[in-house]
Amino acid sequence: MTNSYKKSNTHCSDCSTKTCFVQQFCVTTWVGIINQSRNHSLYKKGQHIFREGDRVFGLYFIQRGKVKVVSTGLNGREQIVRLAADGHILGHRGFGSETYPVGAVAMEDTQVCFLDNATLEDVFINNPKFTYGLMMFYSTELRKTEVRLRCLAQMTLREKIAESLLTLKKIFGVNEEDGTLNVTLSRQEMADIAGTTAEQVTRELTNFENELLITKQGKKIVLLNADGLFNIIATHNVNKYFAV
Amino acid sequence: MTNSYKKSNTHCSDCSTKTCFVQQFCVTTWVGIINQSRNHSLYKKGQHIFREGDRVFGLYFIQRGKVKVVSTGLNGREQIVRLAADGHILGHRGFGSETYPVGAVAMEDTQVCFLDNATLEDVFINNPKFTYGLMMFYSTELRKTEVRLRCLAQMTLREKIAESLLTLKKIFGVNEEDGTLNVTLSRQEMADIAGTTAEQVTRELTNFENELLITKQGKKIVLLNADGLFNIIATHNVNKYFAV
DNA sequence: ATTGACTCCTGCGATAATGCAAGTTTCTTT
DNA sequence: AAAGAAACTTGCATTATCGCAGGAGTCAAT
Repeated sequence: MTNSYKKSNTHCSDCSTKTCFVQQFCVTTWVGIINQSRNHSLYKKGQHIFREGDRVFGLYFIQRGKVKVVSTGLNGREQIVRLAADGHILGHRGFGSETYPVGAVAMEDTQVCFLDNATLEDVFINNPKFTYGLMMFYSTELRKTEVRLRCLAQMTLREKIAESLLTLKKIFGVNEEDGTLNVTLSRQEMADIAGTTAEQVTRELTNFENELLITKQGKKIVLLNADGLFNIIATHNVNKYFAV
Repeated sequence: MTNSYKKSNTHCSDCSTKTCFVQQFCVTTWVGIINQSRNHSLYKKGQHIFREGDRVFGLYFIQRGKVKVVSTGLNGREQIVRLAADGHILGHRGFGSETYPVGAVAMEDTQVCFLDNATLEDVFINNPKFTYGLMMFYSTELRKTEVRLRCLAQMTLREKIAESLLTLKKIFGVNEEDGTLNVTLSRQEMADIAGTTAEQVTRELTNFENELLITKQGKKIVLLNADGLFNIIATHNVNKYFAV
């Protein structure tokens, strides 16, 4: 937990993460101010960025990396409620309240920027577009979460796992050359997304492989036929969610 | 769909719904402006306020009533993704996008106020606290939806139905005198909340009745022992969600 | 009061999903 | 390269949930 916070070499205005809210929604002078105030930090794979129950001191911005947002339930069983990549925001859930209701864990080495509450207050006041952008972000996340809620409630196991694979493709993308998913996760993590058990994930991935929908290359997964996977869930009215 | 929009007799500043965002977050002069711009309208029980796929023209504020927000899936099966009462906001999901990804249906006769996009733009610019308040609203909704997501993914049938009953109590409250839930819904609607079938709801409510946790008075449900219901789901770390 | 429509209740067989356990592969460390 | 640990796979028995179908109760209109 003794994480070495430090200034990044890069100035916010030179940051390569163009989807960062700071660059997108803040006026020029404020990009400079924020650059001064922010803390930059690196989290190793598997490391917690924050835990459920931690006090909320501000907002995290993912500069580069992959993060899972988890909610822990019965007997420590985890549910992944969101996946986040470059430019996404973390920690907003607890924002304004006292403690985080969810935890965030780096799925690979991840660089994040942190803005404390005091700075944020100033940013909100002086950059209305930032507040507006954040509101839109929440609205979109809410919409997506509601669709996922229905998926988990109504889909069969097979459908949930197909849906998870497509979600992973959408968020992290696939390698242009060989079609492998740009993310590596354990069977248990896939189960934590789909809301099932690791054994079931194995079974269904084997089925998908036999149906030539995917290939398993060790831990890497290749989506051979994304349209075929989508057909599995097409009757569930998830089109809007995936059509972007 | 030919709903008779009309001005309400009440001025916004005299409105009894004190939790309305307009009264809470807008400066005095703007309460007047909004009062001029808004449309007021009544929806009968069962009537759609908007449907999935409708164009988004603005935001709805519930003045008085009860509304279910539904997402329709396989074979028209519905999932209730949110329940809303007095002072709550509707239609925000699609806000900024083109069409509503969910529908909203009045569960009883419901009065709503409507603000169109053009007016909202002005409100956002001139009432930063309104934008901020809306952002917080989304943030809170998102948090709640995430917890519900985990509940639907991890809980047993019995637990989901106990959770649904407690959610209903929290949102709509209970009659002080006899403890009946301040809302009447069909078995199917309860199933649409819990993510199961009407038969299972019946079975489990019968179990709860035998265990003296509830009583069924026709369509009305009396929560005899809310603590007992909570015990059923206590191991799922939902405390924060219900402790308000 | 009688009818009809609707919702609710309940038993039962079919199906889906789970958990365990043993075997296999893969990865890591030395 | 070998050993050990961890993750993955697979079969099987158990359990949970579903869906149908028939009966019972409720409500409203005549």
